[in-house]
Amino acid sequence: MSEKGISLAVIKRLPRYYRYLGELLENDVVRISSKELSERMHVTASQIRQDLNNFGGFGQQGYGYNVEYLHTEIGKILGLDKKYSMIIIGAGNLGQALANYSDFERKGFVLKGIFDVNPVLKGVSIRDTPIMMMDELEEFLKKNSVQIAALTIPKSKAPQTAQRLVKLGIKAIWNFAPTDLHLPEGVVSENVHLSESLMRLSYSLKSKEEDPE
Amino acid sequence: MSEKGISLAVIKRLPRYYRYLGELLENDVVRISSKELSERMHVTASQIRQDLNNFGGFGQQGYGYNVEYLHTEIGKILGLDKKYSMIIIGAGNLGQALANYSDFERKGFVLKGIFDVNPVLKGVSIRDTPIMMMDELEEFLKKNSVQIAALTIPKSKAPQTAQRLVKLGIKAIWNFAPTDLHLPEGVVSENVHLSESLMRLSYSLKSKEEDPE
DNA sequence: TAGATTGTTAATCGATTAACAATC
DNA sequence: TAGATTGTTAATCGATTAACAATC
Repeated sequence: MSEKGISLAVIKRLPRYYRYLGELLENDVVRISSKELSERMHVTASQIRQDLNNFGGFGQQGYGYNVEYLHTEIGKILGLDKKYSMIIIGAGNLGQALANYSDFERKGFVLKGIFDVNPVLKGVSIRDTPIMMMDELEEFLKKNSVQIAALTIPKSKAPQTAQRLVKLGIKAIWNFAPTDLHLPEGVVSENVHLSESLMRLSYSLKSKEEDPE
Repeated sequence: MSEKGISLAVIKRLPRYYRYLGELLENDVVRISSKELSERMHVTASQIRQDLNNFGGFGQQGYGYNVEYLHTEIGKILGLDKKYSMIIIGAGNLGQALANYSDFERKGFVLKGIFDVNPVLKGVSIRDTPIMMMDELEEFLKKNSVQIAALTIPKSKAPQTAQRLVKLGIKAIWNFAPTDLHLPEGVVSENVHLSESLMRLSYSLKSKEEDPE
């Protein structure tokens, strides 16, 4: 299943499809048509069919889509059928918040360790995952195969820490620091820039105030 | 300054421009051309000029853009010249993380209160902002003018809480619950769906593994 | 079979890039 | 003035929507 040249716009929508299908599944909905799903999600049915057909024909004419099957298949496309190991760098509030999301584990992201520089946190555990000191990182990653690192540290330390992680074999960085990381080929990243998100909210709010339609 | 019909794609890029210009400003860079900025940001110069000209001509032929001026102007477009009051609903790790970001205050988002249902947190303060109980919400919002609410509560309680907030006059919801809120006209929202972000990272990682180019 | 709905091609729409005249 | 770089129009590219034949 090698899907090449899928547009970023499509990829960005997949997790949302996955979420809606998961909810349908919880509500014991067995089948759904692109039309019905499009109404729930406020997108066009055409877009749903077009998006899905990038990856294969998951539906059946005259019937629609089997919810459970489609959910599983989108999961596979997103790599949720695999288990990935993850560490969190930075055990502040945000790092601890991530560590407490048991939902990630259910999607195949297994938390292996949390690292921080603050000696007060040494030995503390969050949901059975121990907080270690940053100087233990090299040893830990030599002993444990880890693919993903969540970076929840200050901006000033982010680039050098990212480099250090890449050197130790980390292949994916989930970056919460408000900066763009410059990573070598073969290492992927995804940014969560909260302050940019808040600014977009601010823009929308300001626009509504000025021109409430 | 009523900018109508600006495309969402442009809006999404504005905070990133703002961030880069802020960094240039910190480094005492006085002027920058679209070409130079485009190289730093890995976008086309054409796109930068096109984006900015949606809002007005901020540059000068033969010179480029004055960094400080452009930074200020984009700030105004995003509404960062105004002060907005914010509350946080949900004082878990994520809510506390947001409460600790002093950076938001500097952008004009003033934290007025934090609310939770857990009585253990009653009276606790985070950076001088008190945690109150959810049943105090009505009274608090009658006494205080608040525009923005950050929702860091479980998905199951998000829709009803959003409705409650809207009824109390909240105009913007920064939603961290993994669900889409259905809000009335005039109320805006911005989603931060961490698990969707992680799934996109997973997709990229999986793709790289299968086809490392 | 008839009805429904997909998969897919073609048409439209919008966003990005290129080009260049205007002008500092 | 000459050089640089914007603001803006025109060209290209890509993404979305519409339409419909295929088929369950």
